[in-house]
Amino acid sequence: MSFTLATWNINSVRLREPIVCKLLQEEAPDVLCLQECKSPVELIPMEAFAALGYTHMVARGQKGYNGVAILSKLPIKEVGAEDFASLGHARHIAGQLENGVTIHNFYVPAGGDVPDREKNEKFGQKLDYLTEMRDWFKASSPKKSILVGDLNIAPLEEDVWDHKKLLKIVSHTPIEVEHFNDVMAAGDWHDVTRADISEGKLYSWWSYRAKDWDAADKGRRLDHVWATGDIKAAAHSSRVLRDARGWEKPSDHAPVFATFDL
DNA sequence: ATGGTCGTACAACGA
Repeated sequence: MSFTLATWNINSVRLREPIVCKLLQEEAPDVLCLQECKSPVELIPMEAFAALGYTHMVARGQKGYNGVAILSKLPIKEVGAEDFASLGHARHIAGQLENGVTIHNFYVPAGGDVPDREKNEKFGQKLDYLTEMRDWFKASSPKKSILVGDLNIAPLEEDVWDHKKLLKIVSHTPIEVEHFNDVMAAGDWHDVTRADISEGKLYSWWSYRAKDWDAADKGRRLDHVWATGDIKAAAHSSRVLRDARGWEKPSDHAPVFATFDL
């Protein structure tokens, strides 16, 4: 069995219903993981997605902020939703497909502007969130699992437009990358995207503030697809749909895809 | 060094 999965920070699922439908129609992933839905679950426009064949959904939501959802053509059952760092935020949902594969969908806290937990509570919350992810995966030893989402960290030099300029910018600081790598090691997670596309700059996010995001190309790879060691060899055909950043009323993130033969 | 743009929801706040 083969299935294609995509992850996309949509920055309001209700405002961007048209481009979610565009993606589902044109790219037709079997599973689409969304972050920053900014909507209570009951107000997610499920009927529009169901009409395109995405009749299954697991989700967590809250009014105005955060929110994660997994839309699927394949049956999926919810197998958990954690509140790491006890923030009371809708930042995680886990679902399981009928082939036994578990999908974790995460929206990790952005962490504010100042990379110092003494001066910026949000930065501390981000690090604490990652530490609790690490401990949770260490304790649960995930198998046959995929982890996707907006992790709000670009770990590699080639994941940002200028490594040296971004070393003190939240999302690319050494302490964040260390926490990121600790989560990976604790769960036996492997970076599917970089296994497929090992060379060169690769981004999934471009700020709204740039005059011309495409020409300036000051991007970061904040959105990730990971797999546990037992299924990492099944992954292939990773790509970032950069075009979607230029669609009508775009999200500031582009979708990241991977296919699994299992 | 600063300011630049979005979404939510109607004033800031978060990103």
